[in-house]
Amino acid sequence: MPAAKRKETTAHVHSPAIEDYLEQIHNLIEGKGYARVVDIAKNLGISQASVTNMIQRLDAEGYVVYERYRGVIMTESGKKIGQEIARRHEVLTRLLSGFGLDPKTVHEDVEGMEHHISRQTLDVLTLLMEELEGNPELLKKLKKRLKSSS
Amino acid sequence: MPAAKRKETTAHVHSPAIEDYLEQIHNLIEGKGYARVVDIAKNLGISQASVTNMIQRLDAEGYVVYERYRGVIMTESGKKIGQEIARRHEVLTRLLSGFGLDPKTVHEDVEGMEHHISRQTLDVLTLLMEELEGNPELLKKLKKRLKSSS
DNA sequence: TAGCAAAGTTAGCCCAGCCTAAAATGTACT
DNA sequence: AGTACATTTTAGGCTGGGCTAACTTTGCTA
Repeated sequence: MPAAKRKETTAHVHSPAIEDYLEQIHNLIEGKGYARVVDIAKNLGISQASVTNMIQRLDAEGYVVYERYRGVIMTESGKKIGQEIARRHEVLTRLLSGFGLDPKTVHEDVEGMEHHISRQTLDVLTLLMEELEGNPELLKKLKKRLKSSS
Repeated sequence: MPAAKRKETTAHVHSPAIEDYLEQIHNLIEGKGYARVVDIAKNLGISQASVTNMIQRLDAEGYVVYERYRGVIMTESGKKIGQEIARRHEVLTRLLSGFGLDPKTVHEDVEGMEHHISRQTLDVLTLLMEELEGNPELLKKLKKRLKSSS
């Protein structure tokens, strides 16, 4: 078995770390029009040096275009991933927040889970989110049950 | 900031890798009464050498008791974690499987997500699972909507 | 009971991703 | 233009968790 359990299907696979960076860069560009190393570092809670390092890899792998001391811009493939992760983030957050969970806990869980969700699972979660947002009766019933079990 | 964003609350935190091992050891012991290195390695898709290595760490950190060339047994703290992860695994699996997702996809997603779920989130997911299992009407409605969106 | 296959272990290695310290570059103000 | 401060980059290092190859131990069976 060359390289433990081949990824036979999807070709390009990227690590959670790469997804985190692309998500963050995407968010910053959406929000302020540009993404600086210092902000990426702050948002991810890591050092600026680490960010510079990874940005060079992201460039080498074609996710961003990077020029020394200037900013980064995202390529199409980078944007695609960044948006995808941001979408998962939003769906998970809305689903869990609907139940009134502590925002910090929601955030931590979402950060962890968002890298491990296939399209199919995302569809299911989206569906649940929509149903609960559109069906206050049901949500209320479940929240009550939730409270009584804690 | 010593060690990037302190874990101020929960003291003992263990890595996803450790959780995987403990879950697997727990499952094997439940199923066949003992856990051999070769089986753990097979189930996790990694080499036996890596397993031996990690088992020594698990012993050092008090999750299992290990004796050279003999098996491992789990300590209370190890059992606790193993059971906890197995529980998360089961809840996630039942929830997603209920929607008829491809079992392989379910398994992959669950393997990834199960390490990032707080107690609160687990409670929510459990609730959803129970509601859907006990409310076939609702499940049916959602599955239909799911199909039409794919 | 001797030998052999299977299981377990050790040694040495590698890579992803993080870190700190120090150097380089950019920017803003006088 | 010069200088101070912020930002970015480089260099060097560390740890977790994996690998292969070579060895040891166990346990079954002839």
